[in-house]
Amino acid sequence: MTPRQNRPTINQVAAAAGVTKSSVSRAFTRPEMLSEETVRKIFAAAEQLGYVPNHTARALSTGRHGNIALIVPDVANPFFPPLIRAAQAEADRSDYCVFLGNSDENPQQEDKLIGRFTGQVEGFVLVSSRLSDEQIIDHAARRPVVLINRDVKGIPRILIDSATGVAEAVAHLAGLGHKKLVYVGGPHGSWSNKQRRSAVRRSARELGLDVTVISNEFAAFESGRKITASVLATGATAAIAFDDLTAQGMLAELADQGIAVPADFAVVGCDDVLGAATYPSLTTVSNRSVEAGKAALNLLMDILQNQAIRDVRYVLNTNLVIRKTTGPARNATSESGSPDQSR
Amino acid sequence: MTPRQNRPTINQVAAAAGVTKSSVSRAFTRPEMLSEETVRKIFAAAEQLGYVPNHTARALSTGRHGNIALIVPDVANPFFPPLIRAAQAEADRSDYCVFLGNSDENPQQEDKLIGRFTGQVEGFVLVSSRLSDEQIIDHAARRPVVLINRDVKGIPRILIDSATGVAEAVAHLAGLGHKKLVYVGGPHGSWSNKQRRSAVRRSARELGLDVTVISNEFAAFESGRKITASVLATGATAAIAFDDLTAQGMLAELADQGIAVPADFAVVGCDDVLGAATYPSLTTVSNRSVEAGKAALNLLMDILQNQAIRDVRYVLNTNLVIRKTTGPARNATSESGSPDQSR
DNA sequence: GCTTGACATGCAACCGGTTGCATTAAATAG
DNA sequence: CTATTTAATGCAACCGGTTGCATGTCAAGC
Repeated sequence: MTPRQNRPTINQVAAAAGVTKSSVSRAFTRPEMLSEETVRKIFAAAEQLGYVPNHTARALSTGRHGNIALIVPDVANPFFPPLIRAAQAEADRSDYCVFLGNSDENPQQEDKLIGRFTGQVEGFVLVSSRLSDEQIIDHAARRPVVLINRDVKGIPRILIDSATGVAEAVAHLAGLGHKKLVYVGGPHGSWSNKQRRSAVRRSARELGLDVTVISNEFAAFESGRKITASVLATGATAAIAFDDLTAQGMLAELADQGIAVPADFAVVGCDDVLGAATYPSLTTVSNRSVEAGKAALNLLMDILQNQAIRDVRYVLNTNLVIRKTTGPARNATSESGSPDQSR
Repeated sequence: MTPRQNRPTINQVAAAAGVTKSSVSRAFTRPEMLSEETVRKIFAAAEQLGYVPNHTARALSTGRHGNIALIVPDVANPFFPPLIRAAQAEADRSDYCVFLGNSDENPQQEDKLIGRFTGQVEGFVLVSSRLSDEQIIDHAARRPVVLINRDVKGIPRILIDSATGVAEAVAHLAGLGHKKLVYVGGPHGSWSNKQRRSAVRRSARELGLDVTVISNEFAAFESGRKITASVLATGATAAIAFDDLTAQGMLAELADQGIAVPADFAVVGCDDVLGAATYPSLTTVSNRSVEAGKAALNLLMDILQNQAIRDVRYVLNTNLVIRKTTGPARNATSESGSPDQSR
């Protein structure tokens, strides 16, 4: 019934090498304690038997599992995979294994996952956590936790500040002669959406641009298509979308309607999840999810080493990535130019 | 130095409940062995102390960890996240935790990951494994392994048969009057690539079409762009690409060169990872990665239960999803039509 | 009323390592 | 040449559970 492997144990190696298991253990963990001769003997025996230390047993006696957990709201959202990949790679460098959890944007699910993982991991990285501050603080009291895109005081966190990039986008559009623009929003509860929306408003005010905000609960290609009519109805010449998927939907709809981008209308995305893979390639705000994932893991490793859990708040600024969906405003030869025919 | 939690142990619960640890253990694993009274006492004590069984200790004595590992070539490739998500969800239903491994398309890395995971997992799901058959068989001898998109005799496997969809694609193009087409390949080691390539060849032969195969090691947007020149150079009027990303890159390049799709050139992708999110929306072969992920996990759970490792080979058929990048061949009014000018 | 079970619980070994302390042998000091 | 240190290894307890077998209890069977 027991699905145990009959892998050789430390005792068998000890017997084969003519030493006790303490020595075998030491040969693998602190070889400098043993004579070179003995270490050699033990390694030879281990090699010959195909011995590999039992991770579980080791974890039991040391309390160190060499695992961490990474929890994201939705693996399938293109924003996360590069982050996951980076975190993975970084964990790998320290010989850590990573558990992946998918919360489905659901706080209860997230809590349940954390419960399942606790006890086999040394620490957590929670990405865009949907838990309450209290829950996060609570978990952080048991195990080291690092947050990404969640700003809870006292918990080490990495924040991607899209406001800087969005501000650049507005300035970029202003420089191209656009006078009136639209911000196409994203999910209601989203911290990023709030951050972006207010960044657009602030910058527009400073630069004397006119902004219309259009709500659009679902950030996705199809909803981007559908919202396009309302966007055009505002008479704006440019739009900044909550994310790249929305922007991409808009591009498709504009193309269908024979509106040339960027000649007739400019579009800016956010998060750069599509790379240059739209046509025309999308001007967007950089995402720094790769750095965020990497930084979160380094921070966690650091905390696991130094015990001293510091209140780190690490902000990654973003910037505008100018590609081909933005250009001079229609009927606006920058400063001078011909009279505006559209009014 | 030991980062151990001072969580209550089974002994403390035992003391508090006035029983031995055996009984506490049984209360949690086989409560029907104990009197209701005792179970109640133990649960009360456990509750009061906040006791949670130690996963590691349990795993050590039972050899059952409640973990499985999922290894993919590249998390960031849009083909995988939905599969990962589905597998996750399925594992979750059985209270299993999943380790995620990213092999970076590298057999050595994959091997290393498997090594790291073995010993803490009960089984593996290897997706599009880049290991040799021998290596896979070797690992499968130690731990249950389920493969996705890899056909190794004797190892339980889930295969997404893109051949059916690709055959439909060729027929579709033939029906539209295309006479000469190109297959733009994918990674060398990829089983899917071989499968698709031979499906294209076979169908084309049956339908009397002319096919050129162009190799293209890296399946990605940029490489799709770059390969386009060679594709056009063949004089073909349609191309089937190894995957959607490649196809998308080709679309962008074609657009840049002023070649209209589908009027001047038809493009078919594979895997349907982009949905309708290209412009024009891409005709492609459906992917069944979600079902594959789910099926693989169910199969693995099954194997873990029934021990009897069966030689399962589960094939998921695909079909063509016709969108807007395919249309009548240039200069080919179906059957009749004007003489072919290009020769 | 004594035997026979069935049921509930305890005992102790075991899973496979790690580690503080004791022991022994060899090296250095006096 | 003996006393003291130092280096290498062994001993045994421990990590926190699980589980086969022994023990004890109480009720039913004869």
